[in-house]
Amino acid sequence: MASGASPQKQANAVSRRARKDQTRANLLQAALTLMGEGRSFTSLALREIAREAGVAPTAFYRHFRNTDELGLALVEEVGITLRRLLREARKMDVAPRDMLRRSVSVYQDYVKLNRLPFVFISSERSGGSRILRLAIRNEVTHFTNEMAQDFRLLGLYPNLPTASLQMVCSMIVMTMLAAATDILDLPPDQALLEAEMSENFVQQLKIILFGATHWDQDLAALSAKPGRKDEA
Amino acid sequence: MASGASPQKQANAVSRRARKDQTRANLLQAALTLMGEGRSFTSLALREIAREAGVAPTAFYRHFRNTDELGLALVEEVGITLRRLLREARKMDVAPRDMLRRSVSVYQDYVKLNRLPFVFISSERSGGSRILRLAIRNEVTHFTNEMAQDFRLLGLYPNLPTASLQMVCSMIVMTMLAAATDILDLPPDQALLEAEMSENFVQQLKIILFGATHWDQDLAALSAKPGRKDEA
DNA sequence: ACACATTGTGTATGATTGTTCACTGAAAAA
DNA sequence: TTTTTCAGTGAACAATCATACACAATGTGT
Repeated sequence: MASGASPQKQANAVSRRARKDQTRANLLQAALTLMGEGRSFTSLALREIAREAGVAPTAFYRHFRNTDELGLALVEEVGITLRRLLREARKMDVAPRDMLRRSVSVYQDYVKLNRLPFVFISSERSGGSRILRLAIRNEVTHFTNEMAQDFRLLGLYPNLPTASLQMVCSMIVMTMLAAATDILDLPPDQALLEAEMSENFVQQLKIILFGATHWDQDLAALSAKPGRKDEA
Repeated sequence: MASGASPQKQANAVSRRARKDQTRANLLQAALTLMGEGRSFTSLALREIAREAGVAPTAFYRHFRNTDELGLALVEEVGITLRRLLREARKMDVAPRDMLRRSVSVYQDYVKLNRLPFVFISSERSGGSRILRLAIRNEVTHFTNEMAQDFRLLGLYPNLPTASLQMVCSMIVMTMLAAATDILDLPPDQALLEAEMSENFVQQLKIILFGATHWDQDLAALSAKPGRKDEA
């Protein structure tokens, strides 16, 4: 019995801490759920979140000082969701036939599977709370940088300068997030609309990647006169 | 005096109707102002808007059934702002040297000059209220279509199929709106940051327009294997 | 085994919310 | 001139809000 000095310091420390973590998770999930029902974060009331989570309003303060702090915790959570997306993308075979279309399909499934986190990202990325907005943009920037790094490691676009690669990736991410809001607003059982949307999504990415491929070609000529191929 | 049967039907009818229109405008402006201070639309309280507008809460009901209706009126107003932007863009000389950069500069000024409407568009385009979100996306779609039509009339990208032209324009608009949120969040007196942002903006547009110019070239090849220029 | 620490509850309070109602005063219509 | 219309007011209502405090219950460390 009295063998170790302080036994079970973390070994069996599941009960109380785990319960606390659970209600904390419930609070976070409750906030996400409410936003999934078409509410903006800044319109969420503390009592409302607590009610949805099934705890007394005052229990909220055991976990967060105020709703803003909960919002930042939510940002961290969606950051994890984004990182997981990248990890799954890395598992994909590099350059099989029709890879772009397949990536788009995987992404669409991922968004639909993680509906609430993407609703949160979409609506609060340009949303009311400045603190939240900047925090989310920070996560998105990290996501973009990791994507650029993956491109480098995969040997894609080896001729592209790093700064340009980052810019290309930021365009891809911008397109992905724009597509996410479309996916989220898509009424279910509208296969035709969804197919149209996917096709648009694919073509947009094609344009961006086309630009990345021919980066050094004659992009500079565009600022002079777009549309006419001849002329000095 | 008693010359016409019903005189002053519209001639001097400024007093009452004009006053009503004024307080209505005050309510709309009040809502925009509050959102400019970092609040989402769904978090705005009716009494709060009325207070900011300098009228009694009950006066609100003389103009709107509820806050949602005011939101839709706001969407109409920002639609006008977008149309005005297009009208000013049409006044620009076609194809002077460095036109793209100049367009970007004009757009930046326009966003800064119409801060509140763009804050509204940015935050509510993917925001909480579904009704508002769809209404704004509708306005943005109109804006995109008009832009595509202008491209046609100007003879830009004559070889591009209409559907593709619309897609390109939607990418341009997407980029513009993403840039708008950057512009709005930019701290003042940060010329360096602003210049970097502009440069990014310009390059993103270059990529899109480059894709539009070489649309028929070999975009299809991308889906096979991006990055390697050789190989079958 | 026992004292402590901590998570969650219940109650209370003052402020603010949306909405109703009867009203006022001045512009418009007669 | 007289009457009507109507934008805006102010008081009242029940509901909800954020937050504070004392308290209960229970796992944890000694």
